[in-house]
Amino acid sequence: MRKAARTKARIERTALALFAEKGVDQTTIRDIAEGAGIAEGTIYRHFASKEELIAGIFAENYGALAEELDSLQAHHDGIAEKLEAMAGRFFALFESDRDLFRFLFFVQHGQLEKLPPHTGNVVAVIRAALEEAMARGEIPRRDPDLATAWVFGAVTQPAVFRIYGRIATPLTALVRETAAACLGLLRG
Amino acid sequence: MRKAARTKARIERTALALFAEKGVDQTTIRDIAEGAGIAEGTIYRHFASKEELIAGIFAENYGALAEELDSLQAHHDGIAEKLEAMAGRFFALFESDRDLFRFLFFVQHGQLEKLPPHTGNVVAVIRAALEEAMARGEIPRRDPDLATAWVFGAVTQPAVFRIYGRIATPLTALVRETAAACLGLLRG
Amino acid sequence: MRKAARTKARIERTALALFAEKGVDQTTIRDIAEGAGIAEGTIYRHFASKEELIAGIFAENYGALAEELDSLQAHHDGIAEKLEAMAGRFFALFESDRDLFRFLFFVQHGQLEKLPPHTGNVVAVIRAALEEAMARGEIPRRDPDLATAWVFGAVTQPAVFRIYGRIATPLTALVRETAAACLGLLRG
Amino acid sequence: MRKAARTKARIERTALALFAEKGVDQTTIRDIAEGAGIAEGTIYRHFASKEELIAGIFAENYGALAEELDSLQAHHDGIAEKLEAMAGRFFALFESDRDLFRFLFFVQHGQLEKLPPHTGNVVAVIRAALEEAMARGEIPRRDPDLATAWVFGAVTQPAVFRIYGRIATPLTALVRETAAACLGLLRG
DNA sequence: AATGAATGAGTGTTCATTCAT
DNA sequence: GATGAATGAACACTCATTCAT
Repeated sequence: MRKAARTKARIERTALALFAEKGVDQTTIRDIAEGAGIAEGTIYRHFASKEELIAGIFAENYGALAEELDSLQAHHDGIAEKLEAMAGRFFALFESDRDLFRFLFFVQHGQLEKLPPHTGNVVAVIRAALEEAMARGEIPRRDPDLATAWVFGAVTQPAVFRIYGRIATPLTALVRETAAACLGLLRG
Repeated sequence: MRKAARTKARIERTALALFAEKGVDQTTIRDIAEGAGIAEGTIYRHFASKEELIAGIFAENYGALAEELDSLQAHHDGIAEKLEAMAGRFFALFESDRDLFRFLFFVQHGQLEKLPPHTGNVVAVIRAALEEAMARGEIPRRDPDLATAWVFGAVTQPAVFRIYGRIATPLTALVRETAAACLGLLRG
Repeated sequence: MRKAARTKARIERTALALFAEKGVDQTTIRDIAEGAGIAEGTIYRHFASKEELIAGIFAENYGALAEELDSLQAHHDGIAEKLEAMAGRFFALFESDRDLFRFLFFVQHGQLEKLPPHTGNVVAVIRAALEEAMARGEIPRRDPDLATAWVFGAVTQPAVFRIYGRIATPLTALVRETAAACLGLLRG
Repeated sequence: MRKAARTKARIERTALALFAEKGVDQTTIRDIAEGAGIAEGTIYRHFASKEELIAGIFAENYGALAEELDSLQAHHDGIAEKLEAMAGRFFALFESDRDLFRFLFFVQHGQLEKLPPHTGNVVAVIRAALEEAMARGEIPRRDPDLATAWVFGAVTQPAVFRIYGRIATPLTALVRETAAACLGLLRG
């Protein structure tokens, strides 16, 4: 009973690492099986298909992160604090589980489009926080989607640079600076 | 002679469109041949392999864009003007050739890593401009790579949102606003 | 002990139904296990292999039917009565256990060839009856195998038609008519 | 151009032989490719799938045979002549192309059900001839489907016996006798 | 220069079978 | 006696690539 759950977890972990490293298409079921030290057929006892394995990993983690970010921003007052809290969580995830971060935000493989419409959505959480800040007059009014794009881009891109080796500092050390930059951005 | 060049161009165009739409891995040589109205074998008269077709399209366009951006920023004074000029070119490319933009910045498929080290590099151009602005005291000093990441992310992400339909306004109408936001970001 | 026998019977019944419905190759061990409400591994406590399960069901039923038909014809005088008795049993089996009938005569899956040479054989029973009738002068002399083929075909095919829905009348209501037709056929 | 057609024909021939010998499910694409002396992938240049290969062979031959039988019976007067003509064609096909015969009538693999409803149908041709004979008073009136089953069975089963080696005489030598037997059967 | 036919290694997936618990 | 987890060979099918014409 326990054993099955452990095997399933090992499959997910191995798959995540390979997906992050080579992308979904370049990762074969055989790769995953070898990496997890099991037979190919075993994967299909735990996931109905490769597609479902991908979707499963995505759904499990993406929704949870969105909710976490949402509760995080809800527990902070003022857009400055909210941004810092969210960026902090974001960067912490990157440093603690880079594979997952890469999979969720760079590999994805079209999972975002498959998400049920009312599922917690990371981008939607940021957007809501910004809209609220505009309503409260904390930041100037403007198209909330454009503003969200800016912020999301400015927070996401350092992770890309870190993956490519262009940034050597752990992102966790760059949270405050980045959040402040976003604030400057929004005040334009 | 002319005919051969025209065929090659048609292959590149078709490939670009398909790469942008479905990604490189999901696009088969057959897809491209069908789209271009030629036989599969014909593609191999113009490109030695699929990999070379991808690399060819990337190299041809990425370097040119980088040089263009570089000369653009060189012809402008002050980081504000430089940013606006570069963002303008960026967004103009997106709106005039979305397939190419998507391919260069979102599909890529690891071409960036293959780029010969001294090739014109879009990110390097931005970085240089920012570094110079810091040296001149136009913006506060900080890690130029982190600052580049912010700016690059804030300019790139609106394109993603536009692809996903989250932004309906043509990006060309958002150049000034976005450049201003980047300035705010850098002054943070 | 009782329980084991009941499990085994349930496996056989479920297998029979699935074999009749989809054929042997299209029926998986998992299908059978699910249908019988047991685990896949359990089937191998009762049968050494899928092949043996198939062979077991066949052998158990085919031989018994052959013997039954034989004793049936032995207890009747005259080819007319014998034919009617045998056709009656045949059609009764079809209507009372269509799955078994289909399996024995249409699915089979090459079990016939595996039958030990001296086993009771349905076709051999008919053939013997016909040969005896020829010897007695009840019907004209001719190649007994050809005659057997005719009769066997004329009795078997109505079952096929019934399965396909081309015949709606229960075969049990068509025994006399069919036996008479066979007689006409033999006197032809 | 010619070459492709020849390859396709070789695939069909090889497949037919293997289907007749081992059944559709037991015949792999590799088997067919090996038998035809080509690569596996080549089969998919000529048929979209295994299923389509099966359906293609069936449709091409079954409809043609049905039409042939129909025109044959139309050119003969009286049910006796019609039966003999049809049985003659049937048995001739068996002896000249046993693989095709086996595939069409014993392997089939559910192709019959897929046939478009108004396609020429072998059984329907026989049925129509019998119904007409009943209308003309050549044979007693009775359920035409039952009568069709008898006749079809009596003509089909000798082929089975011949395959199994129970009948050694070429069926072409048994046409007249079998047709006469069918007549006796119908007159009951 | 272009084609179309062929290739075969590799892919996701299935399934009869084994075995520790 | 029964289970559920695991296996791995085999399957249908794909696709980048080659090459004679």
